[in-house]
Amino acid sequence: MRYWLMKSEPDEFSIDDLARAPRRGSPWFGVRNYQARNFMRDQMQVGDQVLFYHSSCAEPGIAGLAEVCTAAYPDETQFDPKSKYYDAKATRDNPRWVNVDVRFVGKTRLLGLAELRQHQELAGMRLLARGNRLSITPVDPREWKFITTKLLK
DNA sequence: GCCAACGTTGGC
DNA sequence: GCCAACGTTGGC
Repeated sequence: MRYWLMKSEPDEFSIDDLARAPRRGSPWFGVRNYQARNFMRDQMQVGDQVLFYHSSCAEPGIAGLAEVCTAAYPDETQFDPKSKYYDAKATRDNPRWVNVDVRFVGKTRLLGLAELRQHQELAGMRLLARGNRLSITPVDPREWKFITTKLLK
């Protein structure tokens, strides 16, 4: 089992939106970066645990916990000309983008970026690396444990 | 709105 | 395959 951090703009899809979504989960659609796609396609498994991160907002930070509940499958929005995630080069026979489904586990207090940066234990987090923009990043099990048991308890 | 950092595109 | 130009991300 692996651990991940997944970014979402709360104006688009927040932890509260996930909490209101069906228990079977919601598709994490719209990823259009190959590295992030490959994480979903090649490494994510049902049961993987997720830190749900709010980005591009007034208070960026970890806002809740979620769980991967499907394997990766083609992202429907790539086929929809009306979607902002439409990709003209993707076809049903040869899809380019995938998503997994993610299910709500719980809300947490807002654990902000500045606070995350204060902890030596988290200095290696991909999220905190200079210039990082990846919307999906792996989380080390020790980092997961530190965050969930020490910072969020 | 600014801008650093990074990813993608496309001409050559 | 190089690399300049352009686009996007995302914190501030």
